[in-house]
Amino acid sequence: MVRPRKSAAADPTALRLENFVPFRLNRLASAVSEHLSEIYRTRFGLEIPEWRVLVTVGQRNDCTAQFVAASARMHKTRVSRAVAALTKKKLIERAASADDARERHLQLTPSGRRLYAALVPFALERERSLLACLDEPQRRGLIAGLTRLERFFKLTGV
Amino acid sequence: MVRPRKSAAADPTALRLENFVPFRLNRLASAVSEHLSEIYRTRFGLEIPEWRVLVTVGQRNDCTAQFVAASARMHKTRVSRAVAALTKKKLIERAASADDARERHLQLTPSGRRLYAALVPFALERERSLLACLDEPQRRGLIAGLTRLERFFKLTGV
DNA sequence: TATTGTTATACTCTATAACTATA
DNA sequence: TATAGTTATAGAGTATAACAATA
Repeated sequence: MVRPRKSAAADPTALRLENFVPFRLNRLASAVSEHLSEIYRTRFGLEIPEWRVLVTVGQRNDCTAQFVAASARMHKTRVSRAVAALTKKKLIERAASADDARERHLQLTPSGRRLYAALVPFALERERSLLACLDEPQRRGLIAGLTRLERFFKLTGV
Repeated sequence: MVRPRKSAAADPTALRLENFVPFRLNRLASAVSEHLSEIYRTRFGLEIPEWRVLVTVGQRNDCTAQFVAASARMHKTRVSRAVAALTKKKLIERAASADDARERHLQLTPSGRRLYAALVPFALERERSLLACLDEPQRRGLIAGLTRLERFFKLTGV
């Protein structure tokens, strides 16, 4: 069909979508996201918001919905619904808080902990296998680039 | 200051969302996307799908909707609607094709070309200012990493 | 019978707003 | 009066499916 891609960096005043970093970032992020959400769903029965909540709660075991929202950058309604879904699946429990009755302390149930324990190595393995296609300087550059851009957009440090 | 945020590599069996590359990629991509779509909308009156179509058509001036869909990785209905919106704004024209009457040849109108000419330097400037927060090895690493991961996910080459 | 492109419809995702129960 | 969290509702955005015109 149409002869593809390039010889592109040639004209610096031309914009080729396929070389435009914001576009590439977006395209890559959705490919990665699709790839992983497929795994989370079929393998662990979790949607992405549920996955994020499970991981955040599992990481400190005992935190509020508000904390999850801030650290996973999710809207509180999204957190609330994910928590409800996880509760229904008996993976998470909502315990009353002693010092503030409006809050709920989120904790993994035993089966939530089991799922978490199975899920984490799996996710890390996926991450490793993604990054395995990079050599060391590339990997470092990518991570450093991510870090800088995150700072640029003030995404970290919640 | 090269103190990135880790202490996380400490326990390789722990998953911290803020260090998990797929999550970071996603979060960064949506921040960039939000940032740019705000500009496209307020400054040029374009939604992202329209922007992508405009850029793709402008780059070769004369292509079919199918080509746009393949090269910008958009669903054909999304292309169709973006083309309709751009046509309504008189930025694009649909011309009949000589060799296949099902196809339409998409071309920028004079005002579409003017918008394109204003938009491209602007977008490239934004890209440059994003990447300006990286030093040269980081920039190269990031780009190389993107390229490898794109290959991994078979995103290139339309 | 397959393909280009359009439209209608449905679905997913997410946010806004309104609410409750606290503080 | 403000906050934690929930729920109802509405709004994007996008895909599926049905369609018309052509190959």
